[in-house]
Formats: sequence, C-alpha cells, structure tokens
Amino acid sequence: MAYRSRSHSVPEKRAFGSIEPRVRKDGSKAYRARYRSPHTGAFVSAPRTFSARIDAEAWLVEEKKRTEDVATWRPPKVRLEEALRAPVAEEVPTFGEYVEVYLANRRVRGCPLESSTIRVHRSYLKTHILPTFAKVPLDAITLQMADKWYDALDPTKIKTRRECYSLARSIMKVATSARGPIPGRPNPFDIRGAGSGTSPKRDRIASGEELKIILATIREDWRAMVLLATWAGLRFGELCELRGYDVDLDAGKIRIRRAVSKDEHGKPYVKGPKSEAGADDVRIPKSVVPAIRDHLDTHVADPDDLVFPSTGGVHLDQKTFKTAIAGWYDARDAAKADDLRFHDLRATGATLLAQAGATEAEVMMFLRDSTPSAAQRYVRATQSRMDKLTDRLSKVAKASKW
DNA sequence: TCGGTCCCAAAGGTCGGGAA
DNA sequence: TTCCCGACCTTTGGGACCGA
Repeated sequence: MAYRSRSHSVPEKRAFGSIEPRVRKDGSKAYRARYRSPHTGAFVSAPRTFSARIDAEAWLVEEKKRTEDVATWRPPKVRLEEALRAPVAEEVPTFGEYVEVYLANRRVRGCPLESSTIRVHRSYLKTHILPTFAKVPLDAITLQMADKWYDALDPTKIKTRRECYSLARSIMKVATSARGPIPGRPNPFDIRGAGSGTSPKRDRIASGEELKIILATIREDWRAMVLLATWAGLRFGELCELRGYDVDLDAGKIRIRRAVSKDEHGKPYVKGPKSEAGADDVRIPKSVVPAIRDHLDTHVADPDDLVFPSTGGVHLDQKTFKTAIAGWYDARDAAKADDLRFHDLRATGATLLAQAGATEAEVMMFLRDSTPSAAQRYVRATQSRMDKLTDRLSKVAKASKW
C-alpha cells in the first residue's frame, strides 16, 4: 500500500456521494470522489483523483445534476469516452505499427514514459510480443490468439511472462479506448491475474566479514562507494552522479538531487530524483566520514567534479565498475560472496539499522523512495533473527539449569 | 579496459473494488 | 465513509555477451 496514512477525521455527512481523502507517499493529498449509480447502485468513481477537495466537490455537484435525469444518465467514464471518440481510422494499423504510436504518445499521470521504461518495453516487445503480433491488424487480434500466445510464454519465467502480458494488454487497452483506432472493441488480453503475481523477495545482505574483505579488495578509489552504499543507502546511479559540492562532511550529509540512468538507446543521462521524498539529504555515519574525507582529498580536485568518475572524468559505467581489476566482481569473489549484488549493500545498511533498533519509519527514511513493506521486511527479518537468538539463549539457559 | 546491447528480475508507486 | 488489498503500471538494477 503506497498511501502512508489515512485521514482519521470524522467524515462529514454528505447529501450526495462521498469524498475520500488520501495521502500520497510524497505527502501531497489526493481526493477520490464517487457516488452510487442511480441505475444499479454500484459505485461510480471519478475518472481520476483530485489534488484539491474543492475540485472533488465540484465534480460531485455536476454529477448530482446529471443523476437528476435518471433516464439520460450515463457513467462518467462512458461519457468521457464518447466525448473523446476520434474518427475511426480508415485503415486499422497492425499491432507493430501501433506500438510506435503507443510508445510515443503514452502518458502516465500526464507525463510521457521515461526513456528507461521505453528501453525495457522495446526489449519485451522485440523478444516476446512482436514475433507473434507485429503484422496482425489490431482488430484481427482475437481472445484465442492472445490466450494461445500467453500459453506459449515460458511459465518458468514468471516475471517476464507477467510483464509481457501487462504490456500487451496495456497497448490494446489504449487501442480499444476512445482515443484508439478501434474504440469500443473488447480487449483480447483479458486473462485475469496474468499481469500480476509476486516474485520471491531477495533478502541477501552482506555479513560483516564479507564487507571487510570487499573493502580490503576493491580498488582504493571505489572503496568509498561501498561505504556509502552500505552506510548511507546510496544507489549506484546516485553515486555515479555525485559531485563534490553534494557532500557536506561538516554537517555529515549528502545531498541526493540527481542520478545517472540510461535512455532507450542505452546512453547515460542525468535525471532528477524520482520524487520529492527521494530528494532528501542523506546522513553519513560519523564512523564513515574520515574515509569519505580521504577520498575527496585524494580524488576530487574541484567541487564540480564527479566523486566517482570514470577515466576522463565522465560517468562511471556499471560494467566497468563490475569487471575492472579489483572491481566489484573481484572484491565479492575474494569475499566468497559471488551471489552478492552491489544493490544488496543498501539492504545490508537497512538491516543493520533495524538491528540497531530503528523503527520501520526510520528504516524507510534511510531507504528513501521505498514502500513501508520494504522497510517492514528488514525490521521483521531482524525481529525473526532476534527470536531465533532468544530461543538459542533459552536452550543454553535450560542446559545450564540456570 | 571500456562501451554498447539485450534480456531479465526486483522494487516502487497508484488506483479501484468492495467489505465493514 | 473508511480501510484493506489485489491489480496494474513504471522504474531501476543486474547479468551475459560482444566488439573495439
């Protein structure tokens, strides 16, 4: 659940419909307005949530007027589709042709898709979706074709199967909407649950001994990356775009404002934080400060310089970091931890924090951007370990007849 | 050594249905 | 009206391979 908290204020009694306040993770409010259908009594929600209560109120007022004429009333979504309905294209495009329109025009909460998302989508399309549907006209894709294609996807690759189905369904959802070239047609990708499911959670963290060996083995100029990933929870992309002026050792803080990502062509580009919550300052434990200070003194001549640059002062590539001599692979091999990923250092820090007594909220703050469930996992893991240790202690006590 | 590409897995975040 | 939870959508990171 992404909403951090709910309003506990006494709900006002309304003559018509209801407004449900919600708090988004970034702290902003969202209001969900809905009322009962005058035809069926089922809930009728506004097509979107509102940022201001007054807008939700206004929407309900308008809807109330409409419901007064029960005979002509239609659900808002139906009205919206009718209003938006574009003239039907003379020739229905193929799925392959429409994919380009979809990727170029897709909007999520008003914003186009991120380049990195398009990159992933193109990969799924090329490998798993387009070989079957590229040349099929949109209106010729049937339920049977979609089902057959889904059945042919490798069931052992749960995540891939799920993502591909979701993407295909999403594309056809837009195509069959009022804006699409085949409005009103049923979406052939309608297997319930095919686009969902859970993946096993990764709980690998580094032990103290592994961390010690990794720090002793990794290149001297990358040692601080391991420290910051573990003790400050920084991601690889954030470390790569970290500049001298972002680090304030006197205040024990790092300002995370940017990160490096890759666009749909695999080219690196600098982007802002995913959310305002992600733009928080990060605290550096005092024990780590001297090592970071050494690193800055030795490797960062100008505050504008990257803290962890590649040769030539450009952004460090993941591949280089991993495969270089005394890079990540060598370091984790030396620690006999070849299943440990760099990103697992973040989880390591979160777990250590929980072991030190941090609450779920504090672990969440450390992780930034994470959902409460992620923080809960680290705290629970710690509690479960404490339970086991307590049991062991109890056995020792019994054996000793204390 | 480094950069590029492709594929895959995991996690973060929002919304809607419906029971209480 | 509130709250829970599943469904869905999006983003980020890791691994393998190849060629310069």
